[in-house]
Amino acid sequence: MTDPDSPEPKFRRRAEARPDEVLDAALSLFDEKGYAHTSVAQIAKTAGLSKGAVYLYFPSKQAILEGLVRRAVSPIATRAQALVDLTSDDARATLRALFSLIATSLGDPKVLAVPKVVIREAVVAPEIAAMYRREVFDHVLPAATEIIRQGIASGQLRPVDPELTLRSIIGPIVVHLLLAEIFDIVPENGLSLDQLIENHLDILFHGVFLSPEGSTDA
Amino acid sequence: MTDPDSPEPKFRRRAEARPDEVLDAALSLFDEKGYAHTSVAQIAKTAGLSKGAVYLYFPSKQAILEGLVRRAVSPIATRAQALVDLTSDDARATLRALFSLIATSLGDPKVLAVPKVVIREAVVAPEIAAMYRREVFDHVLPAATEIIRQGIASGQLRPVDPELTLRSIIGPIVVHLLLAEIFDIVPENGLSLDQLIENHLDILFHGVFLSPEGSTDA
DNA sequence: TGCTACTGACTGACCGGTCAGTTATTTTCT
DNA sequence: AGAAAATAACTGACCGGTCAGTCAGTAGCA
Repeated sequence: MTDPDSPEPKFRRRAEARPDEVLDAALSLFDEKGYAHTSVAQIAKTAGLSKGAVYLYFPSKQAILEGLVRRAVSPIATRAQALVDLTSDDARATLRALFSLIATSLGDPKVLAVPKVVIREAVVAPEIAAMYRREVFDHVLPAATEIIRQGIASGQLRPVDPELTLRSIIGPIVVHLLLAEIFDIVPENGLSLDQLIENHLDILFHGVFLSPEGSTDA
Repeated sequence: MTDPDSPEPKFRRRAEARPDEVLDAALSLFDEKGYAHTSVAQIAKTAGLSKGAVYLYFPSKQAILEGLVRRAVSPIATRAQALVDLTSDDARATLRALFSLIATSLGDPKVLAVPKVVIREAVVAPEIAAMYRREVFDHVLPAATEIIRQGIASGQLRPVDPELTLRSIIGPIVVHLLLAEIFDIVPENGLSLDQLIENHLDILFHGVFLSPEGSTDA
Protein backbone atom coordinates (compact mmCIF):
# COMPACT_ATOMS: atom_id res chain seq x y z
CA MET A 1 0.00 0.00 0.00
CA THR A 2 2.85 2.31 0.77
CA ASP A 3 5.93 1.22 -1.11
CA PRO A 4 5.89 -1.27 -3.96
CA ASP A 5 9.64 -1.10 -4.51
CA SER A 6 10.60 -3.83 -2.06
CA PRO A 7 9.33 -7.10 -3.56
CA GLU A 8 8.28 -9.28 -0.61
CA PRO A 9 10.06 -8.61 2.66
CA LYS A 10 8.27 -11.15 4.81
CA PHE A 11 9.52 -9.61 7.98
CA ARG A 12 10.52 -6.15 7.03
CA ARG A 13 13.28 -4.40 8.85
CA ARG A 14 13.25 -0.91 7.54
CA ALA A 15 13.12 1.45 10.43
CA GLU A 16 13.36 4.43 8.19
CA ALA A 17 10.14 3.83 6.33
CA ARG A 18 8.15 2.95 9.41
CA PRO A 19 7.13 6.35 10.77
CA ASP A 20 5.60 7.34 7.46
CA GLU A 21 3.75 4.07 7.20
CA VAL A 22 2.34 4.59 10.65
CA LEU A 23 1.29 8.13 9.76
CA ASP A 24 -0.40 6.97 6.58
CA ALA A 25 -2.35 4.36 8.50
CA ALA A 26 -3.25 6.81 11.24
CA LEU A 27 -4.44 9.47 8.83
CA SER A 28 -6.80 7.18 7.01
CA LEU A 29 -8.19 5.80 10.27
CA PHE A 30 -8.50 9.18 11.99
CA ASP A 31 -10.26 10.55 8.96
CA GLU A 32 -12.60 7.61 8.76
CA LYS A 33 -13.46 6.95 12.39
CA GLY A 34 -12.10 9.85 14.38
CA TYR A 35 -9.11 10.05 16.71
CA ALA A 36 -10.88 8.84 19.84
CA HIS A 37 -12.39 5.82 18.13
CA THR A 38 -9.13 4.70 16.61
CA SER A 39 -6.96 2.48 18.79
CA VAL A 40 -3.22 2.31 18.51
CA ALA A 41 -3.58 -1.42 17.89
CA GLN A 42 -5.67 -0.67 14.80
CA ILE A 43 -3.14 1.81 13.53
CA ALA A 44 -0.43 -0.80 14.05
CA LYS A 45 -2.38 -3.48 12.26
CA THR A 46 -3.15 -1.22 9.31
CA ALA A 47 0.49 -0.17 9.08
CA GLY A 48 1.54 -3.81 9.19
CA LEU A 49 3.39 -3.99 12.49
CA SER A 50 2.67 -4.59 16.11
CA LYS A 51 1.43 -2.19 18.72
CA GLY A 52 4.71 -2.27 20.56
CA ALA A 53 6.62 -1.31 17.43
CA VAL A 54 4.51 1.79 17.02
CA TYR A 55 5.82 2.93 20.37
CA LEU A 56 9.38 2.57 19.09
CA TYR A 57 8.67 5.44 16.72
CA PHE A 58 6.10 7.52 18.57
CA PRO A 59 6.07 8.06 22.33
CA SER A 60 2.29 8.34 22.52
CA LYS A 61 -0.89 8.27 20.51
CA GLN A 62 -1.07 12.03 20.57
CA ALA A 63 2.46 12.19 19.18
CA ILE A 64 1.18 10.31 16.14
CA LEU A 65 -1.40 13.01 15.60
CA GLU A 66 1.27 15.65 16.04
CA GLY A 67 3.54 13.92 13.57
CA LEU A 68 0.68 13.75 11.12
CA VAL A 69 0.04 17.44 11.31
CA ARG A 70 3.72 18.27 11.21
CA ARG A 71 4.25 16.21 8.10
CA ALA A 72 1.30 17.84 6.36
CA VAL A 73 2.28 21.29 7.45
CA SER A 74 5.92 21.48 6.49
CA PRO A 75 5.38 21.94 2.73
CA ILE A 76 2.95 24.77 3.38
CA ALA A 77 5.43 27.47 4.24
CA THR A 78 6.68 26.87 0.72
CA ARG A 79 3.19 27.27 -0.64
CA ALA A 80 2.79 30.55 1.16
CA GLN A 81 5.86 31.78 -0.65
CA ALA A 82 4.36 30.58 -3.91
CA LEU A 83 1.34 32.63 -2.98
CA VAL A 84 3.43 35.75 -2.77
CA ASP A 85 5.20 34.89 -6.00
CA LEU A 86 2.03 34.51 -7.99
CA THR A 87 1.13 38.13 -7.41
CA SER A 88 0.97 39.84 -10.78
CA ASP A 89 0.09 43.32 -11.89
CA ASP A 90 -3.35 42.19 -12.86
CA ALA A 91 -5.36 41.72 -9.67
CA ARG A 92 -7.93 39.64 -11.47
CA ALA A 93 -5.32 37.21 -12.68
CA THR A 94 -3.83 37.06 -9.20
CA LEU A 95 -7.20 36.20 -7.74
CA ARG A 96 -7.70 33.46 -10.28
CA ALA A 97 -4.26 32.07 -9.55
CA LEU A 98 -5.00 32.13 -5.83
CA PHE A 99 -8.16 30.12 -6.33
CA SER A 100 -6.50 27.61 -8.57
CA LEU A 101 -3.81 27.13 -5.93
CA ILE A 102 -6.47 26.54 -3.29
CA ALA A 103 -8.52 24.25 -5.50
CA THR A 104 -5.60 22.01 -6.41
CA SER A 105 -4.42 21.86 -2.80
CA LEU A 106 -7.76 21.04 -1.26
CA GLY A 107 -8.76 18.80 -4.10
CA ASP A 108 -6.44 16.13 -2.74
CA PRO A 109 -8.40 14.22 -0.07
CA LYS A 110 -5.18 13.42 1.76
CA VAL A 111 -4.43 17.10 2.17
CA LEU A 112 -7.97 17.91 3.18
CA ALA A 113 -8.08 15.12 5.75
CA VAL A 114 -5.51 16.77 8.01
CA PRO A 115 -7.30 20.04 8.74
CA LYS A 116 -10.51 18.05 9.12
CA VAL A 117 -8.94 16.01 11.88
CA VAL A 118 -7.31 19.07 13.41
CA ILE A 119 -10.63 20.90 13.61
CA ARG A 120 -12.31 17.90 15.17
CA GLU A 121 -9.61 17.44 17.81
CA ALA A 122 -8.95 21.12 18.48
CA VAL A 123 -10.91 21.08 21.72
CA VAL A 124 -9.16 18.01 23.05
CA ALA A 125 -5.70 18.91 21.79
CA PRO A 126 -5.42 22.69 21.69
CA GLU A 127 -1.63 22.55 21.26
CA ILE A 128 -2.16 20.85 17.92
CA ALA A 129 -4.64 23.45 16.79
CA ALA A 130 -2.15 26.09 17.91
CA MET A 131 0.62 24.42 15.96
CA TYR A 132 -1.54 24.24 12.87
CA ARG A 133 -2.35 27.89 13.29
CA ARG A 134 1.30 28.82 13.68
CA GLU A 135 2.56 26.75 10.78
CA VAL A 136 -0.27 27.29 8.34
CA PHE A 137 -2.54 30.21 9.02
CA ASP A 138 0.12 32.55 10.34
CA HIS A 139 1.89 32.13 7.00
CA VAL A 140 -0.99 31.88 4.58
CA LEU A 141 -3.42 34.46 5.92
CA PRO A 142 -0.99 37.40 6.08
CA ALA A 143 0.30 36.54 2.62
CA ALA A 144 -3.20 36.50 1.19
CA THR A 145 -4.18 39.64 3.05
CA GLU A 146 -1.15 41.36 1.63
CA ILE A 147 -2.25 40.49 -1.88
CA ILE A 148 -5.54 42.23 -1.24
CA ARG A 149 -3.79 45.20 0.29
CA GLN A 150 -1.60 45.52 -2.79
CA GLY A 151 -4.64 45.35 -5.04
CA ILE A 152 -6.14 48.25 -3.14
CA ALA A 153 -2.88 50.21 -3.18
CA SER A 154 -2.51 49.78 -6.92
CA GLY A 155 -6.00 51.17 -7.38
CA GLN A 156 -7.51 48.02 -8.83
CA LEU A 157 -9.57 46.99 -5.81
CA ARG A 158 -12.12 49.08 -4.01
CA PRO A 159 -11.04 50.17 -0.49
CA VAL A 160 -12.42 47.17 1.39
CA ASP A 161 -11.13 45.77 4.68
CA PRO A 162 -8.41 43.30 3.64
CA GLU A 163 -8.78 40.93 6.58
CA LEU A 164 -12.54 40.73 6.34
CA THR A 165 -12.47 40.52 2.58
CA LEU A 166 -10.17 37.55 2.82
CA ARG A 167 -13.01 35.80 4.62
CA SER A 168 -15.36 36.77 1.83
CA ILE A 169 -12.95 35.23 -0.63
CA ILE A 170 -12.17 31.89 0.96
CA GLY A 171 -15.42 31.43 2.93
CA PRO A 172 -17.50 29.93 0.14
CA ILE A 173 -14.94 27.22 -0.53
CA VAL A 174 -14.87 26.20 3.10
CA VAL A 175 -18.65 25.93 3.47
CA HIS A 176 -18.83 24.14 0.17
CA LEU A 177 -16.48 21.46 1.46
CA LEU A 178 -17.99 21.50 4.93
CA LEU A 179 -21.51 20.91 3.67
CA ALA A 180 -20.30 18.18 1.37
CA GLU A 181 -17.94 16.36 3.73
CA ILE A 182 -19.93 16.58 6.94
CA PHE A 183 -23.54 16.73 5.87
CA ASP A 184 -23.36 15.23 2.43
CA ILE A 185 -25.02 18.30 0.96
CA VAL A 186 -24.00 18.79 -2.64
CA PRO A 187 -25.39 21.19 -5.24
CA GLU A 188 -27.66 19.76 -7.91
CA ASN A 189 -24.96 20.14 -10.49
CA GLY A 190 -22.50 18.17 -8.38
CA LEU A 191 -19.58 18.92 -6.10
CA SER A 192 -17.47 20.84 -8.54
CA LEU A 193 -15.02 23.18 -6.91
CA ASP A 194 -14.33 24.70 -10.29
CA GLN A 195 -17.94 25.66 -10.85
CA LEU A 196 -18.18 27.13 -7.38
CA ILE A 197 -15.04 29.17 -7.93
CA GLU A 198 -16.26 30.36 -11.31
CA ASN A 199 -19.54 31.53 -9.82
CA HIS A 200 -17.80 33.09 -6.86
CA LEU A 201 -15.28 34.94 -9.01
CA ASP A 202 -18.16 36.28 -11.02
CA ILE A 203 -19.68 37.67 -7.82
CA LEU A 204 -16.39 39.09 -6.61
CA PHE A 205 -15.89 40.74 -9.98
CA HIS A 206 -19.38 42.12 -10.49
CA GLY A 207 -21.34 41.79 -7.25
CA VAL A 208 -24.71 40.08 -7.24
CA PHE A 209 -26.88 43.00 -8.29
CA LEU A 210 -27.77 44.20 -11.72
CA SER A 211 -28.31 47.85 -10.94
CA PRO A 212 -25.27 49.48 -9.32
CA GLU A 213 -27.46 52.03 -7.56
CA GLY A 214 -28.05 52.37 -3.81
CA SER A 215 -25.28 53.77 -1.66
CA THR A 216 -25.00 51.42 1.32
CA ASP A 217 -22.70 52.81 3.92
CA ALA A 218 -23.58 52.07 7.53
CA MET B 1 -30.51 28.33 37.96
CA THR B 2 -33.71 27.04 36.45
CA ASP B 3 -36.55 27.62 38.88
CA PRO B 4 -36.28 30.10 41.72
CA ASP B 5 -39.78 29.35 43.04
CA SER B 6 -38.78 26.58 45.41
CA PRO B 7 -36.54 28.21 48.00
CA GLU B 8 -34.05 25.52 49.03
CA PRO B 9 -34.84 22.03 47.82
CA LYS B 10 -32.04 20.21 49.58
CA PHE B 11 -32.83 17.04 47.75
CA ARG B 12 -34.74 18.12 44.74
CA ARG B 13 -37.48 16.00 43.33
CA ARG B 14 -38.59 17.64 40.16
CA ALA B 15 -38.56 15.11 37.42
CA GLU B 16 -39.92 17.54 34.90
CA ALA B 17 -37.01 19.96 35.03
CA ARG B 18 -34.36 17.25 35.03
CA PRO B 19 -33.93 16.48 31.35
CA ASP B 20 -33.29 20.12 30.55
CA GLU B 21 -30.80 20.41 33.36
CA VAL B 22 -28.95 17.38 32.09
CA LEU B 23 -28.93 18.82 28.57
CA ASP B 24 -27.60 22.15 29.81
CA ALA B 25 -24.79 20.42 31.66
CA ALA B 26 -24.02 18.18 28.71
CA LEU B 27 -23.93 21.05 26.24
CA SER B 28 -21.46 23.06 28.24
CA LEU B 29 -19.24 20.01 28.82
CA PHE B 30 -19.42 18.76 25.24
CA ASP B 31 -18.59 22.22 23.99
CA GLU B 32 -15.70 22.57 26.38
CA LYS B 33 -14.10 19.13 26.31
CA GLY B 34 -15.74 17.24 23.49
CA TYR B 35 -18.21 14.37 23.57
CA ALA B 36 -15.70 11.57 23.90
CA HIS B 37 -13.87 13.21 26.78
CA THR B 38 -16.99 13.92 28.77
CA SER B 39 -18.17 11.12 31.04
CA VAL B 40 -21.77 10.62 32.01
CA ALA B 41 -20.66 10.91 35.62
CA GLN B 42 -19.37 14.41 34.93
CA ILE B 43 -22.59 15.41 33.24
CA ALA B 44 -24.49 14.08 36.24
CA LYS B 45 -22.33 15.94 38.70
CA THR B 46 -22.62 19.19 36.79
CA ALA B 47 -26.38 18.79 36.54
CA GLY B 48 -26.55 18.09 40.26
CA LEU B 49 -27.70 14.49 40.35
CA SER B 50 -26.24 11.02 40.26
CA LYS B 51 -25.15 8.99 37.31
CA GLY B 52 -27.97 6.54 37.79
CA ALA B 53 -30.55 9.31 37.69
CA VAL B 54 -29.31 10.46 34.29
CA TYR B 55 -30.26 7.05 32.98
CA LEU B 56 -33.80 7.58 34.24
CA TYR B 57 -34.16 10.31 31.66
CA PHE B 58 -31.87 9.23 28.86
CA PRO B 59 -31.30 5.63 27.78
CA SER B 60 -27.70 6.23 26.73
CA LYS B 61 -24.99 8.83 26.44
CA GLN B 62 -25.65 9.18 22.76
CA ALA B 63 -29.31 9.82 23.52
CA ILE B 64 -28.20 12.86 25.50
CA LEU B 65 -26.45 14.19 22.43
CA GLU B 66 -29.51 13.46 20.35
CA GLY B 67 -31.72 15.24 22.85
CA LEU B 68 -29.40 18.21 22.76
CA VAL B 69 -29.59 18.48 19.01
CA ARG B 70 -33.31 17.91 18.99
CA ARG B 71 -33.89 20.65 21.52
CA ALA B 72 -31.76 23.10 19.54
CA VAL B 73 -33.26 22.14 16.25
CA SER B 74 -36.96 22.38 16.94
CA PRO B 75 -37.20 26.19 16.88
CA ILE B 76 -35.38 26.30 13.57
CA ALA B 77 -38.19 25.15 11.34
CA THR B 78 -39.96 28.24 12.64
CA ARG B 79 -36.98 30.39 11.74
CA ALA B 80 -36.95 29.01 8.23
CA GLN B 81 -40.51 30.20 7.90
CA ALA B 82 -39.46 33.61 9.20
CA LEU B 83 -36.84 33.56 6.50
CA VAL B 84 -39.47 33.17 3.82
CA ASP B 85 -41.62 35.82 5.43
CA LEU B 86 -38.89 38.44 5.44
CA THR B 87 -38.66 38.37 1.69
CA SER B 88 -39.52 41.84 0.46
CA ASP B 89 -39.65 43.47 -2.94
CA ASP B 90 -36.27 45.02 -2.33
CA ALA B 91 -33.65 42.28 -2.71
CA ARG B 92 -31.06 44.41 -0.94
CA ALA B 93 -33.28 44.79 2.10
CA THR B 94 -34.01 41.07 2.05
CA LEU B 95 -30.32 40.27 2.03
CA ARG B 96 -29.73 42.60 4.96
CA ALA B 97 -32.58 41.03 6.87
CA LEU B 98 -31.19 37.56 6.16
CA PHE B 99 -27.82 38.52 7.57
CA SER B 100 -29.27 40.14 10.65
CA LEU B 101 -31.26 36.93 11.26
CA ILE B 102 -28.09 34.87 10.95
CA ALA B 103 -26.02 37.23 13.09
CA THR B 104 -28.48 37.32 15.97
CA SER B 105 -28.92 33.54 15.86
CA LEU B 106 -25.25 32.64 15.76
CA GLY B 107 -24.32 35.41 18.13
CA ASP B 108 -25.69 33.34 21.00
CA PRO B 109 -22.89 30.96 22.07
CA LYS B 110 -25.46 28.42 23.24
CA VAL B 111 -26.91 28.23 19.76
CA LEU B 112 -23.52 28.07 18.12
CA ALA B 113 -22.31 25.32 20.44
CA VAL B 114 -24.71 22.75 19.04
CA PRO B 115 -23.60 22.75 15.40
CA LYS B 116 -20.01 22.85 16.64
CA VAL B 117 -20.54 19.63 18.55
CA VAL B 118 -22.49 18.10 15.67
CA ILE B 119 -19.69 18.81 13.22
CA ARG B 120 -17.11 17.34 15.57
CA GLU B 121 -19.10 14.17 16.17
CA ALA B 122 -20.39 13.73 12.64
CA VAL B 123 -17.89 10.98 11.88
CA VAL B 124 -18.65 9.03 15.02
CA ALA B 125 -22.40 9.62 15.00
CA PRO B 126 -23.52 10.01 11.42
CA GLU B 127 -27.18 9.61 12.36
CA ILE B 128 -26.95 12.80 14.35
CA ALA B 129 -25.37 14.69 11.50
CA ALA B 130 -28.11 13.31 9.27
CA MET B 131 -30.77 14.46 11.71
CA TYR B 132 -29.24 17.92 11.85
CA ARG B 133 -29.20 18.01 8.11
CA ARG B 134 -32.83 16.95 7.88
CA GLU B 135 -34.10 19.31 10.54
CA VAL B 136 -31.97 22.34 9.79
CA PHE B 137 -30.31 22.44 6.42
CA ASP B 138 -33.12 20.82 4.47
CA HIS B 139 -35.35 23.64 5.68
CA VAL B 140 -33.00 26.59 5.70
CA LEU B 141 -30.98 26.06 2.54
CA PRO B 142 -33.90 25.66 0.14
CA ALA B 143 -35.62 28.66 1.70
CA ALA B 144 -32.52 30.79 1.25
CA THR B 145 -31.92 29.51 -2.25
CA GLU B 146 -35.47 30.39 -3.13
CA ILE B 147 -34.90 33.97 -2.02
CA ILE B 148 -32.00 34.22 -4.43
CA ARG B 149 -34.04 32.66 -7.19
CA GLN B 150 -36.78 35.21 -6.66
CA GLY B 151 -34.26 38.03 -6.76
CA ILE B 152 -33.10 36.80 -10.14
CA ALA B 153 -36.64 36.32 -11.41
CA SER B 154 -37.59 39.84 -10.40
CA GLY B 155 -34.64 41.17 -12.34
CA GLN B 156 -32.80 42.60 -9.36
CA LEU B 157 -30.02 40.00 -9.17
CA ARG B 158 -27.69 38.98 -11.95
CA PRO B 159 -28.28 35.47 -13.31
CA VAL B 160 -25.97 33.63 -10.92
CA ASP B 161 -26.28 30.02 -9.79
CA PRO B 162 -28.56 30.18 -6.72
CA GLU B 163 -27.12 27.18 -4.92
CA LEU B 164 -23.51 28.21 -5.39
CA THR B 165 -24.25 31.83 -4.64
CA LEU B 166 -25.79 30.81 -1.35
CA ARG B 167 -22.34 29.50 -0.45
CA SER B 168 -20.82 32.82 -1.45
CA ILE B 169 -23.27 34.54 0.87
CA ILE B 170 -22.99 32.47 4.04
CA GLY B 171 -19.43 31.23 3.57
CA PRO B 172 -17.61 34.23 5.03
CA ILE B 173 -19.62 34.08 8.23
CA VAL B 174 -18.78 30.43 8.71
CA VAL B 175 -15.02 30.86 8.21
CA HIS B 176 -15.08 33.93 10.38
CA LEU B 177 -16.52 31.92 13.26
CA LEU B 178 -14.42 28.86 12.45
CA LEU B 179 -11.17 30.78 12.52
CA ALA B 180 -12.16 32.49 15.74
CA GLU B 181 -13.59 29.52 17.60
CA ILE B 182 -11.13 26.84 16.57
CA PHE B 183 -7.91 28.69 15.90
CA ASP B 184 -8.43 31.84 17.88
CA ILE B 185 -7.77 33.92 14.79
CA VAL B 186 -9.54 37.25 15.01
CA PRO B 187 -9.21 40.31 12.77
CA GLU B 188 -7.25 43.24 14.10
CA ASN B 189 -10.41 45.21 14.61
CA GLY B 190 -11.91 42.45 16.70
CA LEU B 191 -14.44 39.66 16.18
CA SER B 192 -17.34 41.77 15.11
CA LEU B 193 -19.88 39.87 13.07
CA ASP B 194 -21.52 43.18 12.21
CA GLN B 195 -18.36 44.58 10.67
CA LEU B 196 -17.79 41.41 8.69
CA ILE B 197 -21.34 41.48 7.39
CA GLU B 198 -21.08 45.14 6.48
CA ASN B 199 -17.89 44.51 4.50
CA HIS B 200 -19.35 41.41 2.92
CA LEU B 201 -22.58 43.14 1.90
CA ASP B 202 -20.47 45.83 0.33
CA ILE B 203 -18.72 43.20 -1.75
CA LEU B 204 -21.94 41.46 -2.69
CA PHE B 205 -23.42 44.79 -3.70
CA HIS B 206 -20.49 46.17 -5.64
CA GLY B 207 -17.92 43.42 -6.15
CA VAL B 208 -14.32 43.95 -5.15
CA PHE B 209 -13.06 45.76 -8.25
CA LEU B 210 -13.13 49.40 -9.07
CA SER B 211 -13.25 49.13 -12.84
CA PRO B 212 -16.23 47.11 -14.12
CA GLU B 213 -14.39 46.07 -17.26
CA GLY B 214 -13.24 42.57 -18.21
CA SER B 215 -15.88 40.04 -19.29
CA THR B 216 -15.12 36.84 -17.40
CA ASP B 217 -17.25 33.98 -18.63
CA ALA B 218 -15.69 30.53 -18.56
C1' DT C 1 27.99 -12.45 20.40
C1' DG C 2 25.90 -8.43 20.24
C1' DC C 3 22.68 -5.41 18.20
C1' DT C 4 18.55 -3.70 15.98
C1' DA C 5 13.81 -4.44 14.93
C1' DC C 6 10.05 -6.22 16.52
C1' DT C 7 6.24 -8.94 19.23
C1' DG C 8 2.04 -9.46 21.99
C1' DA C 9 0.59 -10.59 26.62
C1' DC C 10 -0.19 -7.81 30.35
C1' DT C 11 -1.48 -3.80 33.54
C1' DG C 12 -3.87 -0.09 35.36
C1' DA C 13 -7.17 3.27 34.58
C1' DC C 14 -11.40 4.80 32.75
C1' DC C 15 -16.09 4.58 31.57
C1' DG C 16 -20.93 3.27 29.90
C1' DG C 17 -24.55 1.10 31.68
C1' DT C 18 -27.07 -1.74 35.55
C1' DC C 19 -29.43 -2.59 39.68
C1' DA C 20 -30.33 -3.55 44.49
C1' DG C 21 -31.25 -0.56 47.81
C1' DT C 22 -32.34 4.23 49.99
C1' DT C 23 -34.83 8.49 50.71
C1' DA C 24 -38.43 11.76 49.97
C1' DT C 25 -43.33 12.45 48.75
C1' DT C 26 -48.04 11.09 48.21
C1' DT C 27 -51.92 8.26 49.15
C1' DT C 28 -54.63 5.41 51.98
C1' DC C 29 -56.32 3.89 56.18
C1' DT C 30 -57.80 4.51 60.92
C1' DA D 1 -55.08 14.37 62.92
C1' DG D 2 -51.16 10.70 62.60
C1' DA D 3 -49.44 6.07 61.13
C1' DA D 4 -48.74 3.02 57.53
C1' DA D 5 -48.35 1.64 52.95
C1' DA D 6 -47.37 2.70 48.20
C1' DT D 7 -44.93 5.08 44.93
C1' DA D 8 -41.76 8.20 42.76
C1' DA D 9 -37.07 10.04 42.65
C1' DC D 10 -32.73 9.06 43.31
C1' DT D 11 -28.06 6.84 44.76
C1' DG D 12 -23.49 4.80 44.03
C1' DA D 13 -21.08 0.43 44.11
C1' DC D 14 -20.35 -2.73 40.72
C1' DC D 15 -19.61 -5.25 36.15
C1' DG D 16 -17.80 -5.90 31.65
C1' DG D 17 -15.27 -4.08 28.21
C1' DT D 18 -11.88 -1.07 26.01
C1' DC D 19 -7.56 0.86 25.48
C1' DA D 20 -2.97 3.54 26.04
C1' DG D 21 1.22 2.35 27.28
C1' DT D 22 4.92 -1.25 29.18
C1' DC D 23 8.20 -4.84 29.01
C1' DA D 24 10.28 -9.31 28.99
C1' DG D 25 11.34 -11.86 25.45
C1' DT D 26 12.07 -13.37 20.27
C1' DA D 27 13.82 -13.07 15.48
C1' DG D 28 16.85 -11.81 12.07
C1' DC D 29 21.39 -9.94 11.02
C1' DA D 30 26.57 -8.53 11.27
